[in-house]
Amino acid sequence: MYASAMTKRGPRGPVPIYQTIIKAIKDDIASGRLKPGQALPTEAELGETHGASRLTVRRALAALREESVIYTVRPEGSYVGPEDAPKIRKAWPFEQVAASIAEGIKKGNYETDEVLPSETEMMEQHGVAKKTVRAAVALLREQGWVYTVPAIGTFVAARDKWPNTP
Amino acid sequence: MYASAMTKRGPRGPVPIYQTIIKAIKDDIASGRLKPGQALPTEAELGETHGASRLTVRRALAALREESVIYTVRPEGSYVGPEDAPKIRKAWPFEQVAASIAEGIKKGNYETDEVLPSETEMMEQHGVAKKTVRAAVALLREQGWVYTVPAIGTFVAARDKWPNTP
DNA sequence: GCTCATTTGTCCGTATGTATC
DNA sequence: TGATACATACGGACAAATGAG
Repeated sequence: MYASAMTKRGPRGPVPIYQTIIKAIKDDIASGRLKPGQALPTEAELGETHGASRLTVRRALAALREESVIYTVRPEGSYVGPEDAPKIRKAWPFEQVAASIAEGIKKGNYETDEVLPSETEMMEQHGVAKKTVRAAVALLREQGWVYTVPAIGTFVAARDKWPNTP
Repeated sequence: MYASAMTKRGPRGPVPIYQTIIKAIKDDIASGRLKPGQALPTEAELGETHGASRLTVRRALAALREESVIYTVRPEGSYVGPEDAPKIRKAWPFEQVAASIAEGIKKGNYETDEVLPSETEMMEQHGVAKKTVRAAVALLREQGWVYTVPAIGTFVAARDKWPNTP
């Protein structure tokens, strides 16, 4: 037994910690616990689970990036590659609101070219700020669910404009 | 024969690497490639250019610090001494934006008490984030280039308030 | 428009273990 | 044995980007 066993700084074993982290993540991908497009835990979380500092985690992630196993979007986090896989992550509030509205459109709660509820109504309905509602509507417009006539309002788009949702 | 024969560790020649680095930096200063107040390359960069580890670079820098040839500001980097020399270093983005705006004021692009462009315009003009623009304006305010009327806007200060720029 | 929170990016300072000469 | 050198690892500080309120 050595004193160094108490407050060691260097490698804690025969295998460097950052290589252990690399292997752990690769294993998670191989076993399917992490799927392409899925978000990795944050660097801080990975550090906690492996008992390592953020620098050590970053070293592991840098190596995985180098190998194109993962990719990183600032400030969202890192995802399992390849980049074109649909992202699996905790949605932002504005994305949840958008999804909820899109769901309503798909279910037929609105007719084509029907005007959407007012911002105030949507704020109350979803319990979010006006800014969030606007971000959600902007996303729906991008995706083709709705169209906006300036100074008039936002309307449900025709069915053939909707995105394919498999 | 040992595998270690490939990746030798010890001194690579008659002169220790850290002394080579010390000499290289002193030569750069003597020849004028490095001027007082100027920022040295980062420790990692020096390590790459000299083919040495960061620790070896740090040993060289520590010796130079001991001799007061350089001084170090954490986390900015090391500068050629003495400390009271004006810093010549890679400016942060917000400092570059501030310098650019101050240049415009000095050149006479704005009249005294004229309002500055909006944050949005400045963001586009300099290709930076809103926060960066704000930091730049805050710096200009500190230096006396501009003054801000809350809820109204930021204006160019009178000439006698400007800092002396030698 | 302003402020806060979260997350990644990039530095410096320091300590330990190990290998070579 | 001691000087030199490298890899590993922890911690702290600050910048940048973006969503949310």
